Amino acid sequence: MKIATWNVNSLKVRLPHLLRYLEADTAPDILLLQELKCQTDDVPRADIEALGYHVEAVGQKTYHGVAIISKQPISVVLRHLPGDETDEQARYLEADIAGLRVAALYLPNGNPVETEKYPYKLGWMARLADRAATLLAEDRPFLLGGDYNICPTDVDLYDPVGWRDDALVRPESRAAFRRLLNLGLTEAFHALHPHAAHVYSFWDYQAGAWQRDNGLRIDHLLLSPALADRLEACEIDKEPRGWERASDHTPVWCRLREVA
DNA sequence: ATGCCCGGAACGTCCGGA
Repeated sequence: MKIATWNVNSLKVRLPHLLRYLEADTAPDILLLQELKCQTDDVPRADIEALGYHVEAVGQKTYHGVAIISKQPISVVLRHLPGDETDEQARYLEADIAGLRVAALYLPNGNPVETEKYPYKLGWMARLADRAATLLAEDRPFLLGGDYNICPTDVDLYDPVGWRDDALVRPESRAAFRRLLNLGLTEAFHALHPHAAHVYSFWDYQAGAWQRDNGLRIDHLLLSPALADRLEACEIDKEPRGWERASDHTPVWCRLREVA
């Protein structure tokens, strides 16, 4: 079972890339998408279904939007992260697939930190921790994957000093991410590559960041204990970031051992 | 310095069809 996450930065613009990714013989069984930047009804589901995948999405006009694409049927559990009924941003989709609970999430960026955007980010992370605690208490195998907009440590970005005060790096942001892990979740890439440094999943469009490898590692796959026991591989696939008219993010994937 | 690039929305212009 291969599960991937990819912030496509506009599903409409990136549809050819998505189809190319899904057509490859290395295609994932489950793909979590972020930043659809389109309404739910405008998701090009027929193009995706034609490749043998199921699609579920929660979108909105212009901003955000997440989706789950799967070879096996998807049973949606939640279309919003619980804990704030006034939050209408399309950032969370949780579903059951083949006995597995999976969530696609697009965690708020949080910049600029002196605005209400930063407390919104931290509040969203607290709600995510509450949700993870609930899933852990239910003792079910689950994966929370997506664009976390968090560089967990200083080796996860090219210029820690320059970015010190950024919402992706600040101590409060990292502490909130650690609280999530400390509930008992395993960040897949770090678990299998504990000494990896300067391996990224995002490169800004500006200032030749991709060419200079000035990146950030902000896309993560978090596993429940039962799934962490099944983790056999996790990699960042840099290839799609090099394609023409690429997203600024590239896919991160993991492979889970099949259970007997 | 705070843009650099890119996307969408809105708008403007051009083009093809009627």
